[in-house]
Amino acid sequence: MSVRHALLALLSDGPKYGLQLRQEFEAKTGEVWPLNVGQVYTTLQRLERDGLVESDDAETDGPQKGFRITAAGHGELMGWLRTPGGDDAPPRDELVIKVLVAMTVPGVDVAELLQVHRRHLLQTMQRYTRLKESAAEDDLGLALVADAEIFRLEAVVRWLDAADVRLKRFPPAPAAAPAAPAPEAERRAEPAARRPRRTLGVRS
Amino acid sequence: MSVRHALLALLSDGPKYGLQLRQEFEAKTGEVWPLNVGQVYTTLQRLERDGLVESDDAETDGPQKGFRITAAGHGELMGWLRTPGGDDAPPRDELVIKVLVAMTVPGVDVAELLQVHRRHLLQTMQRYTRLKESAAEDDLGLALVADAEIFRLEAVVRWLDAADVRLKRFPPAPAAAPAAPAPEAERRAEPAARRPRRTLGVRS
DNA sequence: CGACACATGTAACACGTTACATGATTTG
DNA sequence: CAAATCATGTAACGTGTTACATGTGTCG
Repeated sequence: MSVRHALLALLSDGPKYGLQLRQEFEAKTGEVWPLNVGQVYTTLQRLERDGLVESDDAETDGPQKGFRITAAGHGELMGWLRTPGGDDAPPRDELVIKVLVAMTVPGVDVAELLQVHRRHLLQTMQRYTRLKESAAEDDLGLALVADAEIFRLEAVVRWLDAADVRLKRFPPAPAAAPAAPAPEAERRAEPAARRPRRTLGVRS
Repeated sequence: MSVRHALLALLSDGPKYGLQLRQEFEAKTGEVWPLNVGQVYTTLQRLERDGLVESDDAETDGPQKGFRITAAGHGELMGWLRTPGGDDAPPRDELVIKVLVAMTVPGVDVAELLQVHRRHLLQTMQRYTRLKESAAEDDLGLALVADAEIFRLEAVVRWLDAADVRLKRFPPAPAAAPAAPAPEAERRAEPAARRPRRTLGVRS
């Protein structure tokens, strides 16, 4: 739900048309978080449908279609800016999921997986660091976005290291035991195959 | 693309059915990253269509529909685990977007916005810290997921503080100048209204 | 004119969420 | 039997991406 409100915010500065909105959005986040044009138009359609913006059929003489924010749109925007949202169900982090499930996949060296991804994260951080350094001194937006990505990646690296420590202290059930027929695997497959109509356990 | 591969990983351990997959996924990430059931079924349909899993019509006597990973599925899974993906276009952070656009919205006290959100982030971090402390000593998954969220939120707080410093050093164009007619605003509105058919600038 | 960039729009798809519908099985 | 739970599935919608189609304006 961030593009929707970002467009409202850009429109609160005066009427704009589609491509102009993308251009101004990317002027702030550009090389880091590009915005595809199609989404701008579909989002504008939904905004207009919801009465948060209006299309200025006049006011432009070219093929452009200007949009103006409405009072309702302004209210919605202010509410969004004021409200710290998104507590419940934060976005799933793909790398965390990967490590979690990798622990139970036979034949995967989790420690190596951690190191491979760690190296890659450091490389990406360097990319953003260079980007930030090469940016103009007065480009507030780019510096902020680059910082956001750098801080985020830094946190992921720290998480990887913490996970590494945890995994060394609690070595998860050794996945592949080539000679012995791994009793874990059998026990895991059982509930579905052997007792299919028993309950799975109460949820929440 | 994380649920898709997570299901593959869970299936690499033996045949499973829909609800069981959700249950095992949530056993690792549960209270932090819940997984809705509908998505499990639709994802399984896509996986089967793509030949990464097969449905065991036999092997269960109840209403359950077992799924088994295929060789192609195993290959896909291993590739996913090995490859550090997701460089280009990292997920947009809603709070960062909010701060970026808030800087140009008239009548918004950005410093206050930062503080309100900072307080809220700290509260959420405390929630996860308590969750982690209350977790069983042996629950690796929950500890890892809680850490992931805590580290991420910590990074966001640090970013907020850095943004605060930056904004104090470079006070962005004072949005609302009631008396003077703010030349910036006019210049911004111009390209659309006054020179509609000129180019917007070359992209990449 | 023809090539090119601007500008809008749509189609198709993946992913995610909420909600509802439908059986089957267990249990009071 | 009736209610509750397990289990599967579908519908509708929002969001995001890629790709294509269609005009329109400028410029060599």
